[in-house]
Amino acid sequence: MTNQRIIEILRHGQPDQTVTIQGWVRTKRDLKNFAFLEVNDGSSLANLQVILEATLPDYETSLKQINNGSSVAISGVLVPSEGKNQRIELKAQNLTIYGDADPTTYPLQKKRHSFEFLRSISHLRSRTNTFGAVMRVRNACATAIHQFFQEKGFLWVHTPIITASDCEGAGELFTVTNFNLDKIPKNKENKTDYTQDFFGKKAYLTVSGQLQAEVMAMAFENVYTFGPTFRAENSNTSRHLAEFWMVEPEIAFCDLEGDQNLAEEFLKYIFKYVLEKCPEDMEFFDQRIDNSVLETADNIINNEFARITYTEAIKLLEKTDQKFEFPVEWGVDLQSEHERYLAEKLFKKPVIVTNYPKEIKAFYMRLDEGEKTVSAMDILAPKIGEIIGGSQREERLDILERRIQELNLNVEDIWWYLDLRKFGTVPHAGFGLGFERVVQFMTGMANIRDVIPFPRTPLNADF
RNA sequence: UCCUCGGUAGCUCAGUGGUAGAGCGAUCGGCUGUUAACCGAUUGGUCGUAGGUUCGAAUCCCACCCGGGGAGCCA
Repeated sequence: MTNQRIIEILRHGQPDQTVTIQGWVRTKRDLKNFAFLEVNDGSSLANLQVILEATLPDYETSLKQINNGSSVAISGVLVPSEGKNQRIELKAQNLTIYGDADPTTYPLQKKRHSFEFLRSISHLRSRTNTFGAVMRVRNACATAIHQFFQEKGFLWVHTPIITASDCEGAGELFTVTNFNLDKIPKNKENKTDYTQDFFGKKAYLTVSGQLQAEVMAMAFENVYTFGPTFRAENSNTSRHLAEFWMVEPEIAFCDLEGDQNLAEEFLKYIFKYVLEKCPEDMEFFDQRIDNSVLETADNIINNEFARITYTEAIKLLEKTDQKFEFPVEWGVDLQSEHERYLAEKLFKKPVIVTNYPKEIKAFYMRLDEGEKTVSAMDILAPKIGEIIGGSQREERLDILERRIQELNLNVEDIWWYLDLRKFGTVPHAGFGLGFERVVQFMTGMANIRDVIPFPRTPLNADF
């Protein structure tokens, strides 16, 4: 007897094979002399249909216990299906019920549920078709990311989750402390005395591993991080989480063009990989969630991304008849509506916008000739907006110091970052990719909270 | 945080001043190699919370809580 995953049985199972499956009952259709079950074990979108005949021992009582949500082990023989919708099915010989699920209280019904409702039962929603598909695609996506970088000889580096520098430059930080918050130590000025805190100074959850990734790139040439990131912004949108996963490659001896090339190759690679590994799930998204999913994937894989400079983007936006709520003018940051116009209407594919005005970008981005712009790049995807943000980094110590001064940043915490420019500095570049945004983009899921198992957003940290 | 829409049965929603409705689900029965099974019956409610107006409030007013969409911030 072999204990198999349902996906293997559906793909390769042959008649007369004896198998045992374990999983959760998705639906039961009971007839007079026998019953159909559909069992799912998370390995695939499709369920395995099981035939329970009335001749089974304890048929009546067992059947009563088996409902949507029950957990079972079933062994039996595979037979060709007499029905239309499946190639093969399992004729049960032995049935174990691990746990029943009271149909009067089990929240998942045999019908379509709204994503809002499913969010309120995050501990059960993975048992639905959509979330099963999302989590399998998410997994394939993560695997593809590692595989891509590993094939290219990138070192996966683990950057800290706790950081003491607040000038990483990306939004609000969560404070990390082990103070008794009802009795916070005060100094002579009656302010919080952080010297008594765990790290002897203010500490935060990281908003980016980039600065540390740069450190590692200055020893290993090509590295990447892939880990959780935290932003304490009070953001309530379909594309923001307080806790999300980010991928940040950092490449030594690389300029902005190399950075763009890598990012584009990277996105193409993971789309291709996921299509290959999760064809049924992707088909499901295309049919049930967003009917442009497969077209989009095809578009990504087979077309070159558009590449324009910020200055060109502004010209294009000024030229169009499209009305914008926010006026366009060289120097302003691109608004969501502008990004969407470029990616969705004008190019209908990802657009890489480069060389933004230095005033609207971070201090570490390399200053271009003429000192008006920096070597930044954003990849704008249809529907999602900014999916990747990157830049060539400023490797020249004097200019970096000048930029830090101009922006009035506190250098004390990142003296080590400046040291990299003192000792064997090299041109280098990198980018950050919001992992959930990629999964969103790939699956067509409208809300980012539905592509992570346990979303953290303002006022929401249950489960 | 701002703008906007919403919160009524387990779920999805209708109900705009006069005793609370439907579909689905669930329960019971029937029937059929079924597959979002089908047919019949039954079951179902502190109308988000707390005030107020009114003879009377799901409905009108105020405050608050929560959710969706959009914006900002960003990945």
